[in-house]
Amino acid sequence: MTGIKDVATEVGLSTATVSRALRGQPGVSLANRRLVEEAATRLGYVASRTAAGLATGRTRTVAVVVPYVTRWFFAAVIHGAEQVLSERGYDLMLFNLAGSAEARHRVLETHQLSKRADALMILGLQPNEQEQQWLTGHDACVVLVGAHVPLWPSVRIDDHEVSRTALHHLTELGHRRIAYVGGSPEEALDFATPRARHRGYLDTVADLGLDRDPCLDVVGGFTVTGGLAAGHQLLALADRPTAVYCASDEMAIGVLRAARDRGVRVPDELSVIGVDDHEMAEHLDLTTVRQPVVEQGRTAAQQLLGLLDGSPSPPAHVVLDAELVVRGSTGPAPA
Amino acid sequence: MTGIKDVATEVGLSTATVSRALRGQPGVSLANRRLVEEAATRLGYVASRTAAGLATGRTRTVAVVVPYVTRWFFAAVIHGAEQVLSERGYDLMLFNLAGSAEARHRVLETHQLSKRADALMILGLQPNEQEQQWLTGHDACVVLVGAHVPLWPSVRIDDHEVSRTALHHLTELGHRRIAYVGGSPEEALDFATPRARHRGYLDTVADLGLDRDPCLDVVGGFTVTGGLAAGHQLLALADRPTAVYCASDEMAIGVLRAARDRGVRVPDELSVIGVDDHEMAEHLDLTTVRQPVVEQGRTAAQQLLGLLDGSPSPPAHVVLDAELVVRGSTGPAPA
DNA sequence: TTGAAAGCGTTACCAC
DNA sequence: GTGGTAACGCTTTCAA
Repeated sequence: MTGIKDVATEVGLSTATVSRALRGQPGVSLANRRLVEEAATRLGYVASRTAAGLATGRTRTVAVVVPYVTRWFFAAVIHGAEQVLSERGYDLMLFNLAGSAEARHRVLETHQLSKRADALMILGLQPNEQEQQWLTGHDACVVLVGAHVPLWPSVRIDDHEVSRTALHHLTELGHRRIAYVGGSPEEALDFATPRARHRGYLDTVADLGLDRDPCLDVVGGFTVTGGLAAGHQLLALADRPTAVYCASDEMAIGVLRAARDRGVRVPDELSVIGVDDHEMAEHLDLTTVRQPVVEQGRTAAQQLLGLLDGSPSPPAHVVLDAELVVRGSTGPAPA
Repeated sequence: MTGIKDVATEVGLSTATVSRALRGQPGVSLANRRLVEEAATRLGYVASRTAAGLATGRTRTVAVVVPYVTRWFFAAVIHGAEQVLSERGYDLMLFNLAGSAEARHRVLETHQLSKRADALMILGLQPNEQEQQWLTGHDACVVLVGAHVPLWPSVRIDDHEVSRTALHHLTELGHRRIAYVGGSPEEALDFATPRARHRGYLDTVADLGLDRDPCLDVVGGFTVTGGLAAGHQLLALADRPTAVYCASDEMAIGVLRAARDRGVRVPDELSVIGVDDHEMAEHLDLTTVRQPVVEQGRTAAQQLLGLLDGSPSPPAHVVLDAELVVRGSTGPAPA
């Protein structure tokens, strides 16, 4: 493995100069700079991150903590983050909680992370008081996606508003009896999003004076399978809803399938709306509230880089816009 | 940040003993070992990976190179790999090519990786001669998922056989005119899988003496949208196929939609089969050839750990089984 | 503009 | 069993 010394002897300069030259620092003559660069590429030299990290105290690595890598939304956020991080020469270290509270604890409340990464990007999770304290005890910068605490910058959409948008679309179509399919309160991990969307549903139902029936408020676990079960539950009701608002497209897809299973026509007998604009939504003709996904990852990464560059600005809380996308799964309420 | 010295002074021992104790190495009295462990957790000490890396020459990090994080298959493989790596105390560094040949070059043909990770796990890609040479020039261990070269261990399914399985299922149902929807030869990245599945299709068509018509061999780009276009293309044919074999479930879902768009009944008028058993396949009632996905990630990670532990066994080429899952999208050929 | 040398926080070798 | 101490491969300070 060729080291900085090899380059130095090759060009007959000191390692100090080589180091400076290679990192574009001032104080190297143009001639020597060129010389060093040429030699470095010729020898295939790349500075050891480990050694550089020890010397500088910075790892040029960002830790990304994700509840489930396999969920489309999170994968897309990672994709966005990776784009801007790699562009700026940062590595991305992935910590997948896979839905485990134990893993969450291990990752978030151990000094591990702060010694491995310069910054921490947390997706979807709502850090509790204890976690916040723990993480601030260390020097790493933190950015949140899909959650919000005053302490750190964040990127998200207005989930309360998302629910409002969805429900307004349905009421404009004449629906009054609208069900909600969301997460469950006793999730292993604490997510901000399901709570906010649920609140938004309840508030809007109250505001618009819609049918208020606990039977219409069911759990779908943010998966297709969960949505399927929820759909069956709702469609088995004596007094069926005419529309279902699902807090995610995956669950909406499950509800669509439940409707198909039972021969309930969509949208004639039942309207279904989701959230996300999952890649499948278009193909299943699902009306949804689209959120910018990759963009959230990109924005969060940019915030992180801003912090790392030492911009001493107060934590920015970016709220991106979500947008109603009307497709064929919603229609006028049956007479 | 508390360092090893802090722990050492705390317990009145040398850093050498503390280091040994904390890593479970022999040569520390039981009493002192306990003492050190207690002090370390009390002080919240965790060894700096950077420093340890410099000293040992090993980073305890595995680089995972993935063509597209957002594709369900790759995300699931990552999930599997992460499970076993984190269990063994390894970090996972993610390199997402996002379909870019430039990124592939940058990642695979730079000394970058070998200085950052102990091992390299490459998903989906077929390393060419040059890349193989480049990577062997460095010390990192390499494992492939979904591809095969003699040089390194690999985990995959038999893609040729997958095609055979799918086509046999269709011919048993009486189909003779079977279309293929696959990748395109001029992909930016070189994948092993599409090639093998295509070969399998061609070979099986020949073996079974099925209709051989270039019009039936179309490109779907491994996306739903691509599959949709491919489906329309096939269904517009004067002499339509009675069945379509898609090299991925995503494309099959696109074909299903094309059929729906055109009022072609599935499976009465058209049978559709995919590969993967994508999470959506069940919900769309899609017949498919299921491959173990998370399992491939887990297996690959285990191979990697084996190599890192220095087991000098020859490269193992694990081929996992794929299995036909019959659902409602395939049926008897129309008379 | 350049170089010598002192860190950076561990691990590992070698004495004791 | 234990403790000095020399690496590890860079970056950075300080002098020249």
